[in-house]
Amino acid sequence: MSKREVTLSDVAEGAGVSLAAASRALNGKDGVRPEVRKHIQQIAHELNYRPNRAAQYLAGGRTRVIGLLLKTECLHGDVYAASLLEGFVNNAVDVDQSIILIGDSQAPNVSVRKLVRDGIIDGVVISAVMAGDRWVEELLDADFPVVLVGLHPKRADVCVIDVENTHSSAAVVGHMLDSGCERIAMIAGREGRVDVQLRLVGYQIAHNKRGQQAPSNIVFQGDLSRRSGYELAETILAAGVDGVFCANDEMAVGLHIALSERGVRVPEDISLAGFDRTAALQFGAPDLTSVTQPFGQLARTAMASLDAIIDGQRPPSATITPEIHWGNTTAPHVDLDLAAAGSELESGLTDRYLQCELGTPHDCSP
Amino acid sequence: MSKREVTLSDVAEGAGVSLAAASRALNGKDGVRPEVRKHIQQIAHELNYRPNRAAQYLAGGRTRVIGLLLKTECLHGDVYAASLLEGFVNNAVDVDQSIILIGDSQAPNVSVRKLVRDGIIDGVVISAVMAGDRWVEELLDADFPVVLVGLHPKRADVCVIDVENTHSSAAVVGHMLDSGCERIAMIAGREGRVDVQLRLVGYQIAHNKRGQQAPSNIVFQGDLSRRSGYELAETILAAGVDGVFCANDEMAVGLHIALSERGVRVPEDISLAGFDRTAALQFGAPDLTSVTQPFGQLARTAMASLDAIIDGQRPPSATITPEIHWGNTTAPHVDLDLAAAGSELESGLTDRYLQCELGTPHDCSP
DNA sequence: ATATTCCGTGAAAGCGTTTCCAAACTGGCG
DNA sequence: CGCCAGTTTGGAAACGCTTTCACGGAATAT
Repeated sequence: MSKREVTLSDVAEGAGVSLAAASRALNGKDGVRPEVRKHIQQIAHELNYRPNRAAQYLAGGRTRVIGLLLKTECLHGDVYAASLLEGFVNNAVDVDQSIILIGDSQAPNVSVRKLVRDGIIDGVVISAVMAGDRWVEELLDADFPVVLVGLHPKRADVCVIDVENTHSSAAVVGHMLDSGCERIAMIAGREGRVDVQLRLVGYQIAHNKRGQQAPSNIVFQGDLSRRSGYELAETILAAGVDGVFCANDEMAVGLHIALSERGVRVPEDISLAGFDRTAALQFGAPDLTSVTQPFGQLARTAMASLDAIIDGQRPPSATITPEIHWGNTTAPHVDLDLAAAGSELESGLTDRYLQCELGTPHDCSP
Repeated sequence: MSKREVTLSDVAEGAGVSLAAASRALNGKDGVRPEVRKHIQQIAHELNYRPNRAAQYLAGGRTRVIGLLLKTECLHGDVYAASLLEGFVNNAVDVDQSIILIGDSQAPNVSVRKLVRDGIIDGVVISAVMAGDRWVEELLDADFPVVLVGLHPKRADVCVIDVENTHSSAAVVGHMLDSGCERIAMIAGREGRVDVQLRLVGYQIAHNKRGQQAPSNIVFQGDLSRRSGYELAETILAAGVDGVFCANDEMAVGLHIALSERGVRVPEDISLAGFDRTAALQFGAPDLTSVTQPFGQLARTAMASLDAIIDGQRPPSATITPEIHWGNTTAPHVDLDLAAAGSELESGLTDRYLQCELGTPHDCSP
């Protein structure tokens, strides 16, 4: 930070070795005696040497900067996006990464390409809030390192990091059923978001596991926004349900607002559950029963996978098993073992649902 | 994005000129005939050439990446931080900048230095949510380009971009007084945040301009969080006030929640106003009367100033005059001309207040 | 003893730019 | 027609790093 940065040759000179040796020593490459390496590291430390990323990159390395692509409009209001972002920023330091935020705003698509062309980022993480997967296609076609968080693409060769949607949703809905709900509505998410659609599959599985036909006429289509939950209140109340499972917390909160405006009590009159556990982050929001998105873990896993991809490997997609937070918006619960609940389900059943979840939710009869 | 990037020598070769000429032509330096320049640009465009930022930087230029420093915990829940961030991300593309997000989380202070040492960022924007100004000091001492948004440092040689706090607050409070409020409380922000303290000065000025002594016993200390607004409700109601001006929207929303839980109506029983206009971004929040933070403009100005600083100039601090949104939480208003209102105030008066606002709010009697 | 490996080492070639400098032009003027 | 000032031009060095490659010396094998 002083006038003149400490450079590698300063270190080399200080240690009385050549540039090459210094580079090798500091990068853990072999071809340098342990004692010499030790000495070089010592000098580097004394001099407070930091490699220049730009130079490293230019010499064929990486910048250790990755892009995080999300809809800018999601940054405020959408607590999910902000929390995900927080997960990345919080964990980036540990893995020595820097995060460049890329919005989709003004110049749709142009900024990613620009950054990629600029050569400043090594790879990009695409968040599920980026509904369209044009970016995915383009970046993958260009063979650029990409990891998806939540967003399930049409192509199979992409690394996707996501929370387990199906079984955890089934566990929540199952609990609602077990504790007395007889008619549970669902506010599903946007079509086209496979991850969110899986939560509907979970809703259906929970019913089926209990020998019930999952109702399809009380599955409503939201758009994941708080407003859409709010606006569905009338319809849902008219349907005479005693429980609602929302595909995310935002909609659940919106619905909760609408319900209290109408004097409907939660959970006495109606049970309410959500997904993401983002409501918990907002003071004044209800203590929702909700599947907890482990944002930190998601971010760490995504960065690790992206790191591997940049290294030329092909890490597998990962599914992270979430905790379920049992809030005060559903009837008191008996503790469920989520893992056990999951293993009970024949995977064949899940697959059958997975096939249909790409159609409209309402067609999903088993 | 293809296997091999288009490089400057490709362009030079394609245009039949030397590297030097190509570089000059593309960078608008003179020393190249207009027609040749035109031709080179043409070729560059055809080849879809993008300069490599890392190389540009290494050759003595810039990366056009700047850091945005904020408390990571502020990202969720604190709509102000998210909106500011959004302002930057939205406008970065236009000025060909990239934004690296720097949290203060794990390694306080280490990540900024790291980035700076890495040579990957040209400068940093420090947001007001970074309460401590240790970063400012360190970065400035190291002669690193820094711009502050909202955060007023102790040293005078720093470029600060902020919204006009004092007079706009005075306008809001003045309107409340003019429309019948006789006893207006204020929830002030954290001590140490000069920008927020100026809103208290505005509160006082509004009273003084009307020949009243600004009450000091109903100025309460919040911490800018929604919770702190919520928790002050009891105290404020006990004080028998008919209006409350909050130093930010978060506290106003918290207070609003508490008030409605107690059946106190806004604005019938009590007038309520805030600052930032971030509540407007959240569905279900009250339509607060609030001074609007022009996040986009703030971001653009900050980036422009930082750009100048990186170029070695010394741009002045800037104060942006905000609009005031008259919501439904205060009594109907007569339109005020904010500019006129501001110019009415003798600057001597402001100065007098400015001197004391660095002490505790309660000492500020005129 | 010499011949063969092996390993540690440093010189040097890049990576894609910018920029300095000298060379090669152009034109205008004597 | 020749000379100088002024403008265009391209060669080459520099930025900080990684990496290849050839060299030398030590250790092993013959």
